[in-house]
Amino acid sequence: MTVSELTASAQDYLKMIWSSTEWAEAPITVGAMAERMAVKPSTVSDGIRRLAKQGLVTHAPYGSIELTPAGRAHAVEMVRRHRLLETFLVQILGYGWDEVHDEAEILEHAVSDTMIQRIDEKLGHPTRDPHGDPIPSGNGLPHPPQGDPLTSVEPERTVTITRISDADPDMLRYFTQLGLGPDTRLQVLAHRPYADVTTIRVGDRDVDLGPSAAEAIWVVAN
Amino acid sequence: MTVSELTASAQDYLKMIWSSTEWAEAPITVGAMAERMAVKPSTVSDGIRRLAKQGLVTHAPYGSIELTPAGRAHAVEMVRRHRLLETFLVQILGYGWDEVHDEAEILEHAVSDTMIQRIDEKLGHPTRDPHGDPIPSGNGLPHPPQGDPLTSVEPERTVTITRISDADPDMLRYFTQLGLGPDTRLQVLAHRPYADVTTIRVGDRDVDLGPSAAEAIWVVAN
DNA sequence: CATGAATGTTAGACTGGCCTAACATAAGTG
DNA sequence: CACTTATGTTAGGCCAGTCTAACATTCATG
Repeated sequence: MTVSELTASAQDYLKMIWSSTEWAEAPITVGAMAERMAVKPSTVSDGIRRLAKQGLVTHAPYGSIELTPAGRAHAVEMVRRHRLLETFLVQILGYGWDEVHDEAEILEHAVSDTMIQRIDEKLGHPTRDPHGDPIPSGNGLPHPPQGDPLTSVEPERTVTITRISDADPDMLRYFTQLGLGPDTRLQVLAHRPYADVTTIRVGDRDVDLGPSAAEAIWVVAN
Repeated sequence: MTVSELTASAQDYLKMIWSSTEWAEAPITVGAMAERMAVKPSTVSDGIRRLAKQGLVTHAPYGSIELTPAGRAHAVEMVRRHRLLETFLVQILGYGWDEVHDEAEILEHAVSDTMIQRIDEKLGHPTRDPHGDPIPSGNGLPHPPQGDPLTSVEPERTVTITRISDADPDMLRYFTQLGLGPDTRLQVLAHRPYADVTTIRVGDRDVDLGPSAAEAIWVVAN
């Protein structure tokens, strides 16, 4: 079975389950999935049951949700589609990095394997999308995320941004104003715990970031 | 209401009803629609009823099917999407003209108005798709089909191809072999009625075309 | 460790889109 | 012009996906 034969919602569930393990540790819950997909928990519960019946996830009632190897392969393919499409929209159609997420979210269910392949070729087999996220390779090879949230970096360290979550377009526009993007270097000045603020220096400017912003930025030491 | 808010099948029905009037005269029947969409007539009957309820078509039981102005606007927008996408796939992603129909048929339901606009700009506001079909303009201006089927041209006439139906990819590949495409000039040598064959001269080659091929090619005198 | 709060599941209803089978109407022909 | 055949519609069923409301389980805290 190829990923194109799944329903759009099945593709969404699988992608979300997989994505939840890419940057976080804790397994995803029904409630969290429902919130992210803007549906009720009962809907997710139902959907998971259907996926389990197809052998794409394992799930006992009230138990944890895990991808089977088949489910994981489909999930990775969807992530590949999403990130290639985002890259394509930016590089070929001139979209801003803040505009591509929602468009890709729809297109990923509609494009053929052929089209994904041609996009990949046209772009020269890119390895990262406009937000810095790694693009899984076509042959399903393991896929190396790297970096840690900005919130976990010790003060005084200078780091390079590896990825920025694409979930919030407004936040991305704010980051653009600040000159923050993948591969931007910055210095962490301080974490102020009770203010929940992380202060960074980027270029010659000092900026305070709240928790949602600081958690959206992942960095590596350099 | 924008066309994106309709269901995919509603978009398909409207596009098909409109398309049936573009090159033919007779109004489309439920049976013909069912066959072209590969569903049962009862399904089409149902679908038409839903469209009528939304005010997009007028239809009394056993009566003819007509688009309302709103329905027509949506239909034309879908045709525009389809043809822009086909052009895009050929020009930007290197598809062959025989490969684009099915892909566009899916994508047309998924792309946003924004994406269509950017594609249109990227392509320089093209007026014809890879098969020669006119691309309706974004403001819904009337849309001038032109030409007549090759089968209706008098022998000895020299004509120019304006469009070739994109319905059959195999046929398109055959036409490519023959060097036939939009803007190709050819001479009609004869119609042989009981053989149902039209003989044409293209370049320095004489070719016999059966009825399905000859009806797929539309031409103007030059 | 018991109980209440949080979380997850099931039941039942609805929609769109499809089907088959039965029925209704229209069209064409002897 | 009546009757057969072709065409179209309705009825009833199914599936996926959603909802609300009721119920079940787990967890955390007093």
